[in-house]
Amino acid sequence: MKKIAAELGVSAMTVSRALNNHDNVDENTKKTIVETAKKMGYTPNRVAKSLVSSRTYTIGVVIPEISHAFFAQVVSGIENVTYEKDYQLLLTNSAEKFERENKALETLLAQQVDGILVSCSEETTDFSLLKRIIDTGKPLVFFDRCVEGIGASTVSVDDRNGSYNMTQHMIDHGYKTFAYLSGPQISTGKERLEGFRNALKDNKLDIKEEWIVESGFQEKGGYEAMKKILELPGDKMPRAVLAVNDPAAIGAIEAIEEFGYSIPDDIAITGFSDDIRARLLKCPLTTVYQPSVSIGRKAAEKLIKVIENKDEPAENIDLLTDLVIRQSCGCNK
Amino acid sequence: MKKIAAELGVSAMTVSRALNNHDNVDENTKKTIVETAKKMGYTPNRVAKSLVSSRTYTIGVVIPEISHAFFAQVVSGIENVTYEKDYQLLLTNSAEKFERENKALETLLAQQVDGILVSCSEETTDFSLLKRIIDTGKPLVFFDRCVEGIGASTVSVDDRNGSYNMTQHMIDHGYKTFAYLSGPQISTGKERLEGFRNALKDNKLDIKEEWIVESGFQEKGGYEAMKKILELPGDKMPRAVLAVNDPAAIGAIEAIEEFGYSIPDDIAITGFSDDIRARLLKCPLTTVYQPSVSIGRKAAEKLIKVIENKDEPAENIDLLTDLVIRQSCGCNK
DNA sequence: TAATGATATTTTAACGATAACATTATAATA
DNA sequence: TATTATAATGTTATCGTTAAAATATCATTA
Repeated sequence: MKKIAAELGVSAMTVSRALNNHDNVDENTKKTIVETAKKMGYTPNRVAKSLVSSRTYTIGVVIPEISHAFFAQVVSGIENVTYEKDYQLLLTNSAEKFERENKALETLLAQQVDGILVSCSEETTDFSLLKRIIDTGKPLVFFDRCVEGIGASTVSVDDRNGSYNMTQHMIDHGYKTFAYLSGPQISTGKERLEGFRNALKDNKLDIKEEWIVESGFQEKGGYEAMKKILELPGDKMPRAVLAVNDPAAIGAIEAIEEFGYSIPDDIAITGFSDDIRARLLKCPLTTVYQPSVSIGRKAAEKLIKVIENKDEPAENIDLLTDLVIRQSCGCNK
Repeated sequence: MKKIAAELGVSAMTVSRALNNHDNVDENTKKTIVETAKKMGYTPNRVAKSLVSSRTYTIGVVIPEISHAFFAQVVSGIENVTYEKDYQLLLTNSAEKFERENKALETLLAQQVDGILVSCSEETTDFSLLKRIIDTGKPLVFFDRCVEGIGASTVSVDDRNGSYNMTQHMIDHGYKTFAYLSGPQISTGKERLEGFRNALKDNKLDIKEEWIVESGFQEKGGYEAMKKILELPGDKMPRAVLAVNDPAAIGAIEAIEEFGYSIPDDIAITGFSDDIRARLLKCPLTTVYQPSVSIGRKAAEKLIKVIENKDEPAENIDLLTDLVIRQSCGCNK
C-alpha cells in the first residue's frame, strides 16, 4: 500500500480508501489507484487488518478425526456456510485425545479466531477449558459430540430418540435378546445407550449387562467388542446387535463373519449414522440416518450468528434422524 | 501483555522476553511474569506476532471436494505433519470449480499463509494464477492433481504406471474388449487414460473410442457414463470396464446391475484409489491402491521444507501404487 | 574511585492497515 | 472580497508484539 502511495504521490490513507471503496475519493484518483494496485500485484494483508479490527473472519474447528466419513461430511457442511459468509476455516484435529483437543483450543484462541466449532474427543470428560472459553465470551458452538448446559449452543441429532426408535423397530420385529456395542460415555455415546436401555425397559425386556460392551467409535473397537461377546462362555448368544455407530457395526460384522455366523439369520445387526459404506455392504446395513452435512451447516450458521450478534441466545438444536431399514436387521423380508 | 507489564511495573518488552524465554531476564522477574500471565489468563496474539515476523505458521490447502474419502485421508496426512511441525491448517474447498479455486488462492494469499498445498479442480486448465503465485516465490506444492513444469513440486502417484499395470493385469487374464470411464483431461485423469491406452497399444489390442467415455471423478458421472456405454446401439459390449477412480466405478456398478448384468461374469470392472468402500462391496472391487495419507504427509513435508529453506529444489515425487486384486475383475477364481 | 564489564531493563520504532481527526483546495454563498 | 460549506487528501495514533538500540544497575578490577 505504501508502495502504491509512493508510486502515485498520494498518502497511504487515500490508497486504503480507494481500494475499500470509501466515500470522498476522487473518481480519477480511485481509478488510478485501483489500476496501479492491480498492476503491482497488490494483495491486501489481512493480518494487519485483523490487528486493527480485532476480527479475523476465521472460524476454528476441532474435529475428533478428519478422515472419518461422517466428520468429513460435517466439515463439508461447515465449509459451505463459511464460504457463503466469507469466513475462513482453520481446521484442527484432536485425534480423539483430550490433550490434543486442549492444545488445539489454545492454538485457535492464539490465532484470534472469531469463533470455535467443537466436537469433543472420545476422552473428554473435563470441560473446564471449554467452560472457561465460553465464559470469556468467545463464541463457541458444539456439534455432534456436545456438552450441554455450559452456556454454548449445541447442534446434533436426537441420539437418544434415534437409538430408541431403532431398538423399538427391532423389538417390533420380534427380537428379544440384544447386545449393545457402546461408544465412550460422552454425550452422543451416552445418549444412544440410554435410548437403547429405555426401549428395552419400556418393553419390559431384560438387559443383559454382559452384552453391553464398550467398542468406541471405530471399526477396530467394534471388531474386538463383538469378538468378546461371541467368546463369552455359555452357549447363549444375542439374537441382535445394536452398534453405537456404523464403523463399529462394520467392525462387528467382520467378527461375526469370522465366527461363521450369517447376518441377519444368525445375528441381526444395526448401526448409526448411515456411513457411505452402509448401503454397499454385502448385507446392506440397517442404520439411523444422521444429516451430517446439515449438522455442519447449522452449527456454522449458529456460530456466525453468535459472532455477529453477541446477544444471540444459546440453544440446543436437535436435527431429526431417520431409520434406514436395509437387510442387516432381517426385518424386511 | 501491557496489562501484565502495568500490573508488575515493568515494561512490555520485559514481559515479552520473559514469556518467550529470552536471555537476560532475571529469574525472579521471569517467574513472576509467567505466573501473572497464567493468572490473568493471557493468550498470545499470533496476529500481532505474525505482523512483526511476516510468518503466520499457517498453511493453506485447496481441496477439490472435502467430503471425498480420498481427500479426507489426504487432509488427515497433511494434518499429521502440520501438527508435528506446529503449523496451522487453513482449509478451502474449490468444489471442483475453477473460479472458486482462484478465489480460494487469493484468500489464502491475503491471509498471509506461509505456503499453499493445491490439488486442482476438475475444471482447471488455466494455470496462470498458479504460475504467478509460484513466480512470486510463495511456497506452493501440488498434490494428487498436479501441474508439472511450472516450478512447483508435485506429490502424487505414478498414475500412468498404475493404470498401465491394471490394464495389463486384465489383458493377462484374457480380457480383450475394454471400456474406459475417464476423468477430466487434467493431470491425474489424463495420465490414467494414457496408461490404459499404452497398455492396449503395447499388446496390440484395438482401442474402441466409443467406449472411452468421460465420467468425471464422481459416482453420478460413473453411473451415467456406464449407462451411455450400455445403451450404445449394436449388441457388442465391452467385456471389461476400467474406471478412472473408485467412485466412478461404484456409480458404474450401479448402472451395470440396473441393466441386469452380473459382475464379473458379464462385465468385469476395476477402479482406482482403493476407496474405503471398495473392499466392502457386494462384489469387492479390484482397484489400484493409492497411499492417500502418505500423499498428504509427503506434500506437507515438502512444503514445509520449501518454507523453511527457500533453496529447497522443486521435485516431482511419485509414490508407488499397488494393484489390489479382489473379485470384480474376475481374475482370482 | 573511576573505569570496565556483565546483566537487566526500558525506549523507540516498526510490521500494514485504518479510524479519527486535521488540513487543504475548490466552489458556492453572502 | 470575505466567509462558509464541501470534497479530497493528509497526519497521527493505534492494534499487540518484538528487534534493535539505549539506558540503568551492580559487581569487579585496576
